[in-house]
Parts: sequence; structure tokens; C-alpha cells
Amino acid sequence: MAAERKDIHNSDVPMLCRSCEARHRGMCGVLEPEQLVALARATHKARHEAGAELIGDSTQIRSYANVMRGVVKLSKVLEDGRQQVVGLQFAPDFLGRLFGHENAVTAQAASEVELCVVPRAALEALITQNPALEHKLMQQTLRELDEARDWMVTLGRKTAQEKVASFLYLLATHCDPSAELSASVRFELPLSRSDIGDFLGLTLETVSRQISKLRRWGVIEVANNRQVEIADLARLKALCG
Amino acid sequence: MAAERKDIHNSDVPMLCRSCEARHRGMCGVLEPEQLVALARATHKARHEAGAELIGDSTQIRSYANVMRGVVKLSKVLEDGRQQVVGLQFAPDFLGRLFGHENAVTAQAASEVELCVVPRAALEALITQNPALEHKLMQQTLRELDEARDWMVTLGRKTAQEKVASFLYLLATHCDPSAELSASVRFELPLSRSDIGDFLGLTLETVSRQISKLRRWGVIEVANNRQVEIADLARLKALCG
DNA sequence: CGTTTATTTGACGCGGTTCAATCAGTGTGG
DNA sequence: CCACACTGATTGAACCGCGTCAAATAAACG
Repeated sequence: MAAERKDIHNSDVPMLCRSCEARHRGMCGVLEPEQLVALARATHKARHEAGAELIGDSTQIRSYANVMRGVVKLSKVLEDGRQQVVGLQFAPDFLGRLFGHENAVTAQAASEVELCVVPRAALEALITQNPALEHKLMQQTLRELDEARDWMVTLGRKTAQEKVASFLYLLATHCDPSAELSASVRFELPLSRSDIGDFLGLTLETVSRQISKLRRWGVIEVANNRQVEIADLARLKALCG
Repeated sequence: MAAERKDIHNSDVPMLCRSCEARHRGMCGVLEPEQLVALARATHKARHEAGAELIGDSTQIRSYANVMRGVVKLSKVLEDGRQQVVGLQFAPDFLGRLFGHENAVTAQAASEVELCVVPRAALEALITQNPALEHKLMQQTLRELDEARDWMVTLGRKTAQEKVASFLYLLATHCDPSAELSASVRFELPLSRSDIGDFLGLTLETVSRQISKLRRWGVIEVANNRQVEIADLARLKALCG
């Protein structure tokens, strides 16, 4: 019995969690080893193609998830089809509306995505028994609120030029948080021109025109429509308004 | 000693808290009686004129507050002065960025406002000793995130007409959550035309024109620039896009 | 009542949408 | 291997919703 408990304490991190970023920077970092083991038993990994719908608007909330790889797009649509992307989530973000009745957004895989899916009941039970977990999720929620409010400024008050620059700057600093302002950054766009438009409140044509303009100015270089290289991050930042 | 503890348990609600909505619908509702007493000792009431700055952007976070009366406007500004209102807070909302280093928004009194101010350390200590309090604040944060995302749709994808209708609908349902769709609602605008414009990502002239149009159509009536009566809520809702 | 500030209304121009054509990249079948 | 279709991106031209500038009107205040 004592040996068994010791075994549990000393047991290695579950196979599923070995290479998972959520254990380091995400919510799983606050779990006790035995909680991690217990949680891992309730979860499963799920892979989705780009474009797959992960969460449907106005559906019951049955499970939550951690993003292990890829980019997830959160969006809302009006009855007539107009769409607005209200958030992007990267590993190791937590996915899902905690304590809600039904989902208020649609979540789609923007790229190929790997999720660690956890049933609603399992996570909520763990939250009540470990306040540190709720605290960690609170921190992410507060960060998402900050990001949403930053984006409201972009949506409400910036020009098309500034919106596109802000979007590129957002991706650049996100994929390389330590990027110096003088350095050049290289990354792949996780969204199509149409999705970028839906994120920025623009049409895809306007997005394309502004990207072309940035290219003509030498601020960015684009290969294969998706590979972006930002020559001078400071120059880009100056265009963000 | 036992008598003293009994006294504390049975003691009436602190004077300060008697008529406070935060005790019923806000965060103070989850506090144990003695926690409420202890918290009340650390807090003070503060009254502010309309227009007063309650929280400055990029300032140290020294205290949090509950809105007891009035409306608080959260906004962000770009270097060149363009402004975006990113949130409105009503009693008994919690005010302030929990666990942050510095404030990322400016908070201004939109109307005359009464706050219950609590020092940062006092609240954060209470949070660590009472997980229910963090849970309650988590619920509000999640609700604010939902609202921010709803508003992103309005900012990014709606026309001026739909934006103004959405704003009026927001106020109407907020001041009377039980309002029937067929009923008429009456309220006072907490914001000037200019502030409404900053909330909607429009100019004050456009806001004014759209309000005039709604008035010509008989959807609303306006007295003294601020008193609004919505004849048919369903009609207004249909204009929200 | 005069002054000041907030709101309304009008005229005009521009930024971004709409509609349409072209181009580039990719996969498919002959 | 090439022709073809198909999807996504770019570019152009015309239009229009909203911003800008300016003036008139209404409300608030001493």
C-alpha cells in the first residue's frame, strides 16, 4: 500500500504528457504528479485537419482541450453570414468556455492541430480540488481579455494599413517573443487572406492590397503566399498606428 | 472569547455594505461574514464626478474596486489620440486588472460614480484564503471576455446603423434584463455622442445621424439628448444585424 | 440673457467595398 | 508531359458609406 503510493508519486510523467507544452507553460504545470496521472487517464489526443470544426457555436459544452500543436481560430458569425474572428489560440493555450452552458463561438483548426481533450466533468472536478488550477486558468482568461481589448482598438480605430501591419506584428512577436526590434523574423501565416480579413474586419481584397503595399515598400517579403519574412520589425511596428 | 467570536458571527453586515449590490450579485456575496467584516475595514467608499479618471493607463496597480453606483468607461488610446472604449462597467461589477503589473486601460467615470475601493494586498490575500472568491471573479472575467468578443463582431462587421442599434439594445437589455421584446424601455444614456462614437468605432457625427434616423423611423424617442425611450424592442433588435 | 458646450445637419471627398478580370499554384486525367 | 479545372491571391475600376470640415441649432450654466 505504502509502496503503491510511493510508486504513484515516483511514477514518470504519463507518456501522453512527455512532450506536451501544457506541462511547462500551460495549465498542467500546476498539477501535482498524481493529479497529472489521473487527468491523463481521462484525456485523449485528437488530431484535426486544417479547416476542421472543433467546437460548434450553440452546442453543449462536453469537453475542454489544450492546444498541443497548431493554431485554432475562434469566430462568430451573423445570421447573414458576415464573420468575425475573435481570437487565435496557440499551444499551449486552453480551449473552451469554462463553466458555461453552451458555446458562444465556433472553433476551427486554422492549421493542422493536435488537441489534448479532457471531459468537462473531469476538469471541473480537478478545479474544485486544486485552486491553483483555477488560478492558472484565471491568468489565461485575463490575458485573453487583455488581447481582446487590444484587438478592439485595432478593429475600431485603425486604418486598413495599420490593421494588416498590426496583424503581422502580432504573429511575429507571438512566434518569437524574444525578437529584437532590429531583427528580422520569419514565419508562416496560419490564415488565408479571407480569414485575415475576418480577423481584421476587412475584405480579402483589401488585405491583399495592403500586403502588396508592404511588399513594395520592402517592409516584408512573401513566398508562396504564406511564408512571410519581416526585414525590419521596428519599421513594421511604426506602421501599427 | 467564545462570546466575542459569536459576536463576530452574528454581527450585522458592516454599515458600508448594507445597501451595496456587490453583496448580493457581486463578489462580496461569496464572503463569510467575518471576511466581509475584515474586508470592510480595509475598504473605503469614494465618490467621483462624471469625467473623473479612476485608473490611469500604465500606472501601478495599487487597488481594486467595486462599482456601487454609476457607469465606468474603460478605454484605450493610440499615440495620436484616437480612442477606443473597450468596456462599460455597471454596479456591481469588479474594477481593476487582477494580478497585473500595471494597468492596460484608462477607467473614467461616465456618470457620477460611487466606488468601494479595496487595497490590492487586502484583496489578493483574501483571494488566496477563499477560493470561492477567485471563482466568483473568474466568472465575471469570463463574462467580460464574452462581452468583449460580442463587441468585436459589432466593431468589425456591422454597419454604422447596426452599431448604433446594437449599442442601444445593449443598454436597454442591461438596464432591464427582464424586458420583453414587445415592451417599451426607457433609460438614460450614460455616454455623450462622442463617447458612443469611441465605443462603436465611429465619429460623433455619424452616431448623431444614425440616432436621428432611428427617431425619424419611430424606433426610438429622445428627450434632452440623453433620455431614450425605445418603443418596440423587437424592432430595434431586428436592426442589430 | 449671454456664453459655452453638446448635438444636429449639410456638403464634399476619401478609404475601403464590390464586382470583375487576371494570375499563380496545385492537382487530375488523358 | 501537357491541357484542364480549381482554388487562392492579386490587381483594376466603379461605387458608396462614413469621415471630414463647416455651419446651424439646441441644451446647459453662470
